[in-house]
Amino acid sequence: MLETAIRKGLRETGRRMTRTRKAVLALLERTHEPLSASEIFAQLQQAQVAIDLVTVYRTVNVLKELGLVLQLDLFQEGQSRYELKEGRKHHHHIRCQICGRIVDLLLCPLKKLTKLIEERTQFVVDDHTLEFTGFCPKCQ
Amino acid sequence: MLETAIRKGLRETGRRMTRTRKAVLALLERTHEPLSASEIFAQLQQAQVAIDLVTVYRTVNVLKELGLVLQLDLFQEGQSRYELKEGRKHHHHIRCQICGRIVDLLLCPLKKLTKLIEERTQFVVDDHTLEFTGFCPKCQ
DNA sequence: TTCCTTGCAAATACTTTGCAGACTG
DNA sequence: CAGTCTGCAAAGTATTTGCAAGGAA
Repeated sequence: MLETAIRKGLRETGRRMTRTRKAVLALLERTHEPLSASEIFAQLQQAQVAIDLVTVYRTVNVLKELGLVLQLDLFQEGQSRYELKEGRKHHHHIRCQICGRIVDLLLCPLKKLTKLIEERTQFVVDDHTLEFTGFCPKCQ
Repeated sequence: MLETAIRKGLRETGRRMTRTRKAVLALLERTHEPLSASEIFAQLQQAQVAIDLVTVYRTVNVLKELGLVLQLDLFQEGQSRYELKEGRKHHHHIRCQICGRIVDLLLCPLKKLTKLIEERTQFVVDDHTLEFTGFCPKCQ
């Protein structure tokens, strides 16, 4: 179960499992799109969970440090989104410019490209972003 | 010459060529890295050009509307960068996590991938970002 | 001389920080 | 009970907006 793995990570870094951390994790666990801090805040409020926006930010940052959550900066959105990493393969996203729906792309064509870039630029490549925007079937 | 093309675009949209627009364009023309608004502001101040940060933002937005400038949101930088589009091929970037240097990658492997994504998701793909981070030769 | 553009101040959006009281282990 | 975590207020950063004065055509 996810919570067990998390308690371990928290304990090892001198942290504690709390009501709010549980709530954020549970929300991310049952949600299938990456959520922004304000969306997490709003959804928890709807679910009658008392939590402050500041605490949401602090929580996602802790979870990111523990390697449990991924932070995404989608194309010209002006805010970050967070999704559970738990056992998921590296992947990318496409977002509809009209309705904002975000769909996972379960592919990444960049392994060969990364090697090519390292050869050409002499950089050591550490990470990459690849995000698409477009129009979803409903909004075309 | 670039300025001629720009005057045309400005005129056609009921706009005017001004001292500040010239200065921003000239700076982008002689700079080989994408610049943020505050960098444009700082460099113009150094060059004895009187300009407000607000005007920088308004100027890059106008140039973006005219299709003369590209706005980039590099990986977790928290600010936008702008570069002249003028006759340049579509390309991507890699940024050094230590010194911040940004290098152009004169390639884009995404034409085939775009088609595949359109088939799989039924989205119409409109645009994409692809940015790398890593460590440049000097900072390794 | 029209009306677009600028600078300044203020507003907005997202995120982080400081601090005292609340809670976990 | 020690030390972490939370909520509230406030600050910080990037960007946008309102408005009166200045400037281009």
